[in-house]
Amino acid sequence: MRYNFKKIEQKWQEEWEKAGIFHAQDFSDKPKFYGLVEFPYPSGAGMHVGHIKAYSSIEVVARKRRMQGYNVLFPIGFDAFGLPTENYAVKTNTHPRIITDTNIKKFSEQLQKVGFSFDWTRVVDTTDENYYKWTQWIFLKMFEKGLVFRDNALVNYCPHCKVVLSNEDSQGGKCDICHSDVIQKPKTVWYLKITEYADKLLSGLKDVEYPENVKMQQENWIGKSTGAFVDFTIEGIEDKLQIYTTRPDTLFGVTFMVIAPEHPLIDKYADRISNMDAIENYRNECAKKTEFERTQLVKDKTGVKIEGLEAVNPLNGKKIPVFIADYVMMGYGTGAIMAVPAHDQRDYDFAKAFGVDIIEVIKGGDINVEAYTGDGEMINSDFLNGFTNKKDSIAKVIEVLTERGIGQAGVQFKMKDWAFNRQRYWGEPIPLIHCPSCGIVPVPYDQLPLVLPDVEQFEPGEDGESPLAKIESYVNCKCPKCGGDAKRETDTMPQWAGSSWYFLRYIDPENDKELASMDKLKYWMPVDWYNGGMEHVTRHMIYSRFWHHFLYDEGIVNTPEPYAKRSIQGLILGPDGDKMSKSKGNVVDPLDIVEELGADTLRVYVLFMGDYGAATPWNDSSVRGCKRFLERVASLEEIITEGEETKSLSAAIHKAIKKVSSDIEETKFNTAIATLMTLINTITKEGKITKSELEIFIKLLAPFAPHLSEEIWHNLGHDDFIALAPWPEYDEAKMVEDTIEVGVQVNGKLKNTVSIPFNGEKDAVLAIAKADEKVAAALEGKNLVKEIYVPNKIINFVVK
RNA sequence: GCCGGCGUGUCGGAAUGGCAGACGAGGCAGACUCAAAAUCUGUUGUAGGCAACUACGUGCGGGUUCAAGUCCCGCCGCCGGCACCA
Repeated sequence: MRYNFKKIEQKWQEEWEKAGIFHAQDFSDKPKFYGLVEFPYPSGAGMHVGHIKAYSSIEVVARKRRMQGYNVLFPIGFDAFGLPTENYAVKTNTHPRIITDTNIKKFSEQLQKVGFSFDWTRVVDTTDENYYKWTQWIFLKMFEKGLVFRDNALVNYCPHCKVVLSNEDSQGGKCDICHSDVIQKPKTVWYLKITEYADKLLSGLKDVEYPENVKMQQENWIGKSTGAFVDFTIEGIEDKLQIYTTRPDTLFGVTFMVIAPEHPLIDKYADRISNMDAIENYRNECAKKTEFERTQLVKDKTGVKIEGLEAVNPLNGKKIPVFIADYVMMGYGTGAIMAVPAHDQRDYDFAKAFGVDIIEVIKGGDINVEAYTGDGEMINSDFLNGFTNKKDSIAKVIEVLTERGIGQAGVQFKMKDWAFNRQRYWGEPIPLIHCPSCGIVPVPYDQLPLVLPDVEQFEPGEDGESPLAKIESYVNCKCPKCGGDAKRETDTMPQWAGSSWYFLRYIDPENDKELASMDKLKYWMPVDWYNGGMEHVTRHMIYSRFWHHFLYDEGIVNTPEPYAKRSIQGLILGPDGDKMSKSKGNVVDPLDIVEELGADTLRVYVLFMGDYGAATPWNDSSVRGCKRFLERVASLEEIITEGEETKSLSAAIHKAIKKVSSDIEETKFNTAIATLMTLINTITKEGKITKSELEIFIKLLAPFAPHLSEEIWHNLGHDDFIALAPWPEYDEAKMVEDTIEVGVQVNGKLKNTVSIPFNGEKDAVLAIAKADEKVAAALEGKNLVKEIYVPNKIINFVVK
């Protein structure tokens, strides 16, 4: 058969669509499989080869599952709210709705040309009001449960995009969208209390199958630490100064206290402080420092001693000075620390710079040189003296602190609450109302969706004001509670809102009564396998797990964890080995490949190019290698034989069934395809293949190159679809060959290979090996000490 | 600093402790062709040798083992995450 990929691909895409074979069946008796890929942001640039690689993994699994008799849900949708569309809208003065619709259409056509077996009847668009109605609904549920709060805080603000950013969107002090420097700006913003779910997000990781590094990243991000809260008294003041420490065992080594520049204690007792001027100066300097300065100048400890406030060590009554310094953050712990310079390097550096005492309480280091953070015998520590184990001393001191009512065990998380707002147009309106007499009042559930008003101008307001604030007809409303004049919240939700629950909507996309019916959720959830990028591990993955845990607690979904299994695809780099980018001109357009070499070739190549999880450069000639492979497959029909199967080819085929089947499950797509290539080399050498053997071969290939496989399947006389044909089973008995080649070593060095009977007896096999000329020569005149035979693997003679 | 991961030909990459380099690309040689492309065949870790063959070879140095890319100890280098987190 001549390989006319264009004709074949178009034909089968139409046939599949006509037959609707990829539509998931709710409540089917078959076992279910829910495969999920991260839905795309429909940018104007269209699809990237990265999308193809990201979707191809679950695509292969989904196709295999259908052949294995599963009822498969493999949906697709569009995460369409967000800045790029809005920026483009501003630039071209086109409504983002129009841009979004155009882009979604383009993406859909492109995806269909690659032949992905998505269920196109369940497409979800986060910007559709029937979708974001439920995003708003979940938000109101959270509001109802006290998980939404407003706080005047220092926020990450991007002066270029004019928006407040979450910590996740401003990692490294750079705006995630435009990469300019983020500044700290005071603003009253909305937060979601994700920290309330920190423990659940952490412990939930035990019940899911994520790659180790993914779990590790989430654990780091959540950043749980265990320690103790301790109350220090301040001379002459009622208020206690509470600190958090992971090393309460070093309490007797405390020689000073440090509080964050923003700590409220300062303003509260300003009248007792004699050097307020110096302190104000220092605070102003700190506020001016950028994130960059704050992290780059780590070594130089700065601070000011607070004259007029003196703390008392609650265990020994010693009076100690209190400083403000910016190496203590208001956002972590209590914003105050006890400083133990002998056993903490930062405190040590500070003590050296400010001439504070250093008291050693753990033996083992040299505190004249640096802080000692290791284990050792406790000294200078009253009831702790003589303890040698950190764990024991911590337990003891917490016991004493608790007894005396001056402290208790506690935990802290690095994870911050989620700044849940954008001062932009193209996002879900936050359904809250500011009433002068009732305060914050939620929009009643029956008034959802709160629809984004139509506007002419999409520019963000100056100073972080939302464009919605300019629309009086939107802003002015009646309070749902008292009926008086009130104003709507004008911030919109962040990009990550819509994607935090989209996988639930695929299950019941048309439901206008609930976000999805419990019966359907119970049938489909959890997602069996979710593939996506590493960049979403600490944002989208954490956020959506948080929402899902919340919905579980509310009885709206049936599982605490949304994703049973997660895999990660590595980047496709440009042919030059650099990250693909327009400016470098090294971008490969997947549609060009589909046009020139075909969708099947593209699909095979992105999975064959390397380890699925690793970043791999694109290589044009390797792509053509995949095309050559498919051309050879297309020509197999010419060597079909009516004759008997040969035992060696049959063994190769059954080994391939086993290998391809397991490789797909382990995301080892590259070796699965290599196995098929090896097999076709074997077939070509054999020069003939039976019809039933060829059927097995193309079934194994079908998930990777579905169009070509479908075409050959029909040429072989089938009227049904190979996409639904049963996946081949391997037969261990048929994998056995009469003879097998094994290496023969002498003292671990390979001398030759010999052909031995499969599973041969030790004595017989060793006799064959010894009879080999080269082996015999190597053994000649030597004293044979040991003979090792690992069946079907290796023979090793140890000689002296 | 803490936590992970990785290091194999010219390149992408294979190898449940058991023949290192599967498979693909690239190179070289040949066939076909007026020629080129495409296709097909052979060959391709390094060094020495006409050859049979020999020695060496998975970042470096040790170790365990009949046998180490794989396990252990100590380094070096690269990548990723967290980070003045108390």
